[in-house]
Formats: sequence, structure tokens, C-alpha cells
Amino acid sequence: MNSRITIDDIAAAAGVSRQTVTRAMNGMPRISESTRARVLEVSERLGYRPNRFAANLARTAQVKSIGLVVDSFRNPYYGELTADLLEAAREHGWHVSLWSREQEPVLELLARIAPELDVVIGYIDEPDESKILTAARGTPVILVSRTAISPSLNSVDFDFQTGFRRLVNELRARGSRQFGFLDSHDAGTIYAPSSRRLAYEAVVDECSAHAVVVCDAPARALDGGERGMFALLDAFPHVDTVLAFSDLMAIGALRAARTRGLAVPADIRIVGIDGLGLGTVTSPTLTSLALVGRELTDALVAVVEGALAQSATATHRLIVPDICWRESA
Amino acid sequence: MNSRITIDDIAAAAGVSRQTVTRAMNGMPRISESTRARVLEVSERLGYRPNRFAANLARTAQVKSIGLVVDSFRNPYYGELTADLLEAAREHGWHVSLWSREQEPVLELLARIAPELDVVIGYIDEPDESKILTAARGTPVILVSRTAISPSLNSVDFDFQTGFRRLVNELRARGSRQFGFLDSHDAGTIYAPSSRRLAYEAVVDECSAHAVVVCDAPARALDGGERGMFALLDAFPHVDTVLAFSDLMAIGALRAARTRGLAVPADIRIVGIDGLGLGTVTSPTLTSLALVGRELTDALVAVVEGALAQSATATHRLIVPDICWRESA
DNA sequence: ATGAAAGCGCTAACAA
DNA sequence: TTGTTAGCGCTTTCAT
Repeated sequence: MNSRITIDDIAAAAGVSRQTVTRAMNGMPRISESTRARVLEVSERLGYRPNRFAANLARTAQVKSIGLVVDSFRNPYYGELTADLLEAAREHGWHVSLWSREQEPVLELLARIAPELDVVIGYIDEPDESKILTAARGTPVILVSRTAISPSLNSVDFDFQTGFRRLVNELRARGSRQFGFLDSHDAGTIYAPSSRRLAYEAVVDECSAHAVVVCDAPARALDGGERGMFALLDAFPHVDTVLAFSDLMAIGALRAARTRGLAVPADIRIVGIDGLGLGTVTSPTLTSLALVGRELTDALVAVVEGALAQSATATHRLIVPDICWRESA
Repeated sequence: MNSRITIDDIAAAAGVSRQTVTRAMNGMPRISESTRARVLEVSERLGYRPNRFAANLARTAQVKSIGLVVDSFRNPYYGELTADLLEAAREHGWHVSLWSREQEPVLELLARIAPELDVVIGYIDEPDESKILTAARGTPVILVSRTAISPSLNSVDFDFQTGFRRLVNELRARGSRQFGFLDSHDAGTIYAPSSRRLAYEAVVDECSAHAVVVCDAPARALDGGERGMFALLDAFPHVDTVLAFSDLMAIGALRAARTRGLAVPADIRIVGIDGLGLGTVTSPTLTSLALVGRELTDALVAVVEGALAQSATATHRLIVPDICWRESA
């Protein structure tokens, strides 16, 4: 908004007061059509562009601006989530700005953007909640895909255990006996079992032996899923059903199975997590535990509303992922 | 920035002037460490959050804010582009906000967001340039994937003809003789050959007969690519090389070829357009004419800089897409 | 239908 | 090192 020419220039040029210019520019009432037309003509001719900071400063009802922090937009999961959130935000008149953690430590990013925002929704991999709160400097934060402990942090988390239980029951009904899980491991970090793996193990332990392989690759690496699947097939050849940390890893696993000459789902069942549209275009199409979608978006909206309302207590939502049955299982 | 408590509250509570609070909050010099600590402590305790509009209004050097308008974040092409642009913008200190055309007519969207932005980069499918200019209301616009005619519109376009010529020459050297093209057709619009198709035809006409099939599906529909490929194989069984409008359509074509029992690239070569990372995880991996990447990002940055400089004349860039050779051709 | 006055909350320049 | 004085450009009262 580098406008050198201001509302006063237009007012002078049109021979009216600033308020009249405001009325004309913002389509307000109490102005005659003729003066409105004249003012608009002048402002057009002079290339007037209102200063948004001045406008918002003076305005009483300010547009709420919410930030979404994701791992990377290269990951289609976040693309789909973003599209959903953008849609919901438009209905609520919120302004959404998007940020990825690819280039910058998350706490630095948070400290940088928080002052500009009314709420931050974030996939934030910082274990220390107090550090997150410090970085956010008073801006409400909504943690996604984890449950906040601190009373000042909102969160939206997934109930993987219930989701997995339903999934495993269904799979067993379809003949699955020996389960395997492909976990993700971000390079450069110390491996800790993901909450997805833990939930899987809790569920599977109840009924049968199972196998777990940790892929030395981030969730979005399809080749990581492929390599992990090879390792899993080598180590546990009896496995007949594989759950992967993400849809992308599952797609990699799909490739590995084909390379090994295994038919999916006849020889081995493969299930992803995410529920991406992408899973509809693989062959076979990918069965998945759906994370993105209406339910997640609705939960985010609800928690954002709570945070905007300045409510003293944090809001939390727990989502049970739905099974999205397709061909691969 | 719904802060009920202002800088004055902090100043009063800390027993200093507003200026001192500003210095403390913004890490400015000319303040003792002790007072800074005290002010920060007070502001923390009171939950003070500076009003960004007031700050930016008073500030001389305002953060430039550039908007990116894309079709949909569900399309991985825009995900990759977004990730690249975000990275570049961070280096330049620009603020990027992202918008998709999924929910709103592009001219309305433009009119709504332009006043908030210093530059708009957009994939805008409105043929009438004057309407775009009117909607933008003075905010510089950079059209992507088309060349602007108007002297007030910037643009970054792709030189498909040169790209295709190189591609076709290489493919012919590898044995391709009968080419086919899979064009995209957005539902609900009157079909007009895409610039990609026209460039392809201009190149292929020079050397051989060829086939074109129009998919009744948007560029991002993989199943559209699949259906189109079936149609193409039915109508032109002699075709040995297929170029698709996008990588996603090419991936659909890959599936169709497999369904028909055709080996890729042995029986038929398939080439996409986009150069997505996604093409590395198909089987076979997808050869593609790369659009996203360093070259596009650099061009966008250059044109944004031109637009921010308020230069009277619009900036234009023409990019020759590079061939990204993988297994499918 | 139009205008005058009074800020919105902050930072910049200049003093002290 | 700290405080004082002026605005930044716009929208809101409230008059007229």
C-alpha cells in the first residue's frame, strides 16, 4: 500500500470532504449517486489506492486474520487441508495466511508471524508447549494433530486408537491376520514412535502378532514408503496387511508390492492414513483412514471461533478418523 | 489484533513513555537492558499485543504484501509453486497471502483482495484484460501462464512452442513417430484449444501426422486423463507417443495404458507437463515438461520487483520449459 | 446529502 | 538513555 496519493488528494481534486470520498469508495449510503460517480472517476484517474492499514486502524470491526502453519505445501495433505480451510474461512469472513515450516525453525516462524495474526493454527513439532506460548506472544494457538496439555493452548487431535480399532476389526473381518505398520522418521531427529504407531500397537496387540518397520524418511516421501515396504516384506514375509503412516508412504508401499510381484489386495492389503484425493488415482485405489475433510475443517472452525472469542479456557476437539474404503484393502 | 490494552497501558504500568515501550517491544537500541526487561515483563503480564495496523501505518518501510491466486490447492502443481514462492518471498521479506478461485468468480475475488495487496500474482482465466485491471483497482497484477497485451499488466508466460520443439525432436530421436495430445477442457465452459495444444500442433504439424483428443475434464482430474487416454487409444491406435496437458492427466493416461496392457515406454511413450515431484512416484516415473521450479520462481520474483518499483512499464518474462526426463518416455 | 472534529494505536524525529 | 511532539491515512461520531 505504497500509495503516495491519499484520500485528501481525492477530496481536493473532487472538491468534496474526506468523508464523502470514504462514502464513495466504500459504497456507503448518504451520498448522492452523482457525487459518488464523480469521486470514483477522480480516484480512478489519479490511481488512488486506500491505505489498508489506515483503514483497518480506524475501522471498529476488524477483519480477523488467521494463520495456518504447515510442514510443506509440497505435501498434498496440506494442499487439501488448505483448500478446505480457505473455503470455510471465506464463509466466516476470515483472512487466512499460509506459512510453511520448510525454511525456518518453527519457533522463529511463530514469533515472526504471531503479532500479525489473531489466531495461529499449526502443525507444530515443538514438544515444549511453554516455548510455543512464549513464541506466540499472546496470540492464541491451535495445535493440530496433538493434544495440548497447557490450559492456554487449543488443540485438534485425532483419535487414532478408536479409528485403528474400527479399521483393524473391519480388516480382520475381511481376512487380515498378520498386520504390519510403516512408521515415519524425520531425518535429523531422534526416532520416537509416532502417536499413530503407538495407537496401532495398542490396538493390534489386543488380537495378534504384528510387525513394525520404521522408514528412515519423512511422511511425505513416497520413496521412503517404498523402501520401508521392502524392508518390511523382507523381515516379516508373513504379513498380509500393512498400515502406513501416510497416504504418500502407502502409495510408495503400493509400488514396492507391485515390484515384488504381490497383488494388492489379493496377496497383501495396504491402507494409508490421510484420505487424500490422490488415493483415488493410484492403481489400485488406496484405502485410507481419512484425516482431511469436513470433520477436520468443522473442528478447526469451532476452535478458531473459541479462540477469537477470547474465551479464557482453551478449546479442544478429538476427531475419530473415518475409514475411506477403496480397492487396496 | 483485538487488543483492548494498548501501548499506553503498558507505558503507564511500567512507568515509562510510549516510545520506551516501542523500543522495548521492537528490540530497538537506545534503551537500557533493565528497562527493556521491565517493560517486556509488564507487557507479558498484561498480555499486551501490538496492533499491527497502527504499527504499519506509523512505520515508513512497510512490509510488502503479495497475493497469489491459484485454481485450487488440491492441485499439487499449485502446492509446489506455492512452496517455491513462499521460500523466495521469505528471502525478500515479502508477506505472501494465498487465494484460490475455487469458491468465487475471479473478478470478485480480485476486487476483494486487491486493496489489501501490493501485488497480485494470478492464474486468472478472465480473457478480458480490462476487466482484470478494473477489478484490481490499481494494484499491480502479474498474469501467469499467459502473455498480457495491456501495457499495465505484467506477465510470466511459458514458451511452449520452443519447449515442445525440443521435446518432440528428442522424442523422434528416440523413435517416436505418431504423436498424440490430450487437451483439457474445463466443464461448464466452451471448449477452446489450449495454448499448449496450439503450440503442440504447430510443432508437430511440421513433421508428422498427429492426433488430438480433448478430455472433458479439468487439468487436475486424473480420471479425466484416463478417460481421454482411452478415447485416444480407441480413435488413434497407431499413436506411439502421448503428450498430456498436465502431469496429473499424464498419470491418468499412465493408468489407462496399463489397463490396456500397453507397456510404457516400450509400447507407448507418455509425457506430462508441469514437472511435479509427484511424477517421481508413479510407475513408471513420469517424463515431463517442467513448469514449476527455479526458473519460474526467479521470473516471478523479478516481475514482482518490477511491479513493486512502481515502474510505469509492465514487466514480462517468457520461460522455455525444460524437459525432465524420467522413465515414461 | 455533506462536512468538521476527533480519534484509532503506533513509530519517527527531535529534544532533553 | 529517556521523553515529547507530530503525525501516518483513514473512519467514525456528530453536526449541519
